[in-house]
Amino acid sequence: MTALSRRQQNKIERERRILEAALKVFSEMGYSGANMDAVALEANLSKPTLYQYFQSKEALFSAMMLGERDQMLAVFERPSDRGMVADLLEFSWDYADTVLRPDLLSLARLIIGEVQRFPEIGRAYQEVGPDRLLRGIMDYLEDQRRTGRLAFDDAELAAQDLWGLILSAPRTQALYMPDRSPSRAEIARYLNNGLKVFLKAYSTQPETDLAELARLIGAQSLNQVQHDA
Amino acid sequence: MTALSRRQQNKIERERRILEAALKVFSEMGYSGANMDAVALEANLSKPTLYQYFQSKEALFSAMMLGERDQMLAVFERPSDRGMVADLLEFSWDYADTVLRPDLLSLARLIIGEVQRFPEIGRAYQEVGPDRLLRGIMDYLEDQRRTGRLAFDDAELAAQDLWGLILSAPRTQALYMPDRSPSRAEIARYLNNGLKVFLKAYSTQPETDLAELARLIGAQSLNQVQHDA
DNA sequence: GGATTTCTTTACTTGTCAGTTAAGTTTCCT
DNA sequence: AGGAAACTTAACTGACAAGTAAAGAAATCC
Repeated sequence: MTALSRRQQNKIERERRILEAALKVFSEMGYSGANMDAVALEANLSKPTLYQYFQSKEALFSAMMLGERDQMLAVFERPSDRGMVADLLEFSWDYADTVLRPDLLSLARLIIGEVQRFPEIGRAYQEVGPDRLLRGIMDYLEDQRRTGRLAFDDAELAAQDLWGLILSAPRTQALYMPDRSPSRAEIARYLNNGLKVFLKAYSTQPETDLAELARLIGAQSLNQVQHDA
Repeated sequence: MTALSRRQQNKIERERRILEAALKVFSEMGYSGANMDAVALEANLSKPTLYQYFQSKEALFSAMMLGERDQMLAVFERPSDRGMVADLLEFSWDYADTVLRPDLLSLARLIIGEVQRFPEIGRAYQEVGPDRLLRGIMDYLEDQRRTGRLAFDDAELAAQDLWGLILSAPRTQALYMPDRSPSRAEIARYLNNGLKVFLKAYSTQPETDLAELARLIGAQSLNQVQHDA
């Protein structure tokens, strides 16, 4: 049932390759620093062909950015239900693994670096990245409040706190120092501590939840050791 | 006692103007996007003169960045002693006012955007910005622990938490959206909440300190109203 | 298998920008 | 005042990059 001719398939595949190449080149060099020959080379095609797909450098840049943005919409669907603490821990790791991925960090650097020239792009990403994520966290935290496991007035602030506690430090560091990307152990350190503080401040049963967290962390690092062995 | 001739003064003044112009132009356009004619124009001098002061675009860029870095060393000396909660509140506002200044945000965007091309610069700023600040916070928190007002195992993590709680959200937002720079009221919202959570998690007398915080915030917003009237 | 679309190669135009040169002008020192 | 240092103007070189043109080669469709 592929209603697509070979020609159309090729077109789609080529466009995908161009956008992929554009992401790589623009991420590495910035918008002004990048050149279209490099994109064409990276995409394994000629410059005239490239210009048949995208009318200009700016058009390519915008298309690439919006495409990447739409891919982000796919990530971050709400997780399982193995208890709040386990959920939070799992979620934190998912988020860390995403947000610290080298390609997404490069993209973030590109956006931040070009945001004065392309302000719409900054907003577009704020909406689908941070804002959407925050919504997800807020919804989850609200649920936990309704069942009496958390206590807070302002769900948005609580969600911001969670994010700030677990990932602001390693992410900021990674943004400024692409070479020193934090190890699993470092991430675990920030993450475990962040959750601890979050539970201390927001849980209705801090002792129980902290004990649970400690148990889960212990089990995890045990797993880690087994894997390493 | 000005041992400086007119000529030397002019030279210094001109260099200052060039560096200032460079900061503005590079911040707005990025390294590749900026051009030396624009810098010369902004500094009110001719391009050949510009090249007499700096041998190349890259040399100018580096000199400017290092100069800005050294200026940052001046900020952030340890504050008064009107009680821990008051200190933390004062410190938080100082830090917010600095870190959210438009020119420093532009600089941060520039660094992040160019860090793949100039990795040394990212490290240089990490050292004098975040790292030095963190040290300052750590030292202060350690003092408070010694006098029994705070409790924690790891001072570095505690300091990271404080920073993550009070400023990660508004700063991230400001980085991505230069036009939507947060209002005093928004900053206050993040900041007051962040301190609340920090004290809940780390204070040895949470109730007392939270009451003190509420009192100080109340006094502050009263002042605000008086100022507005 | 032949016509058609699409891609490639190569070379070109045009504009921009880093960096320079040279001749003339201003500023400063003594 | 007079000479040296520094600055300006204006034009230039060379490189690089955005975007285009034309002619041929390859894939694709019928």
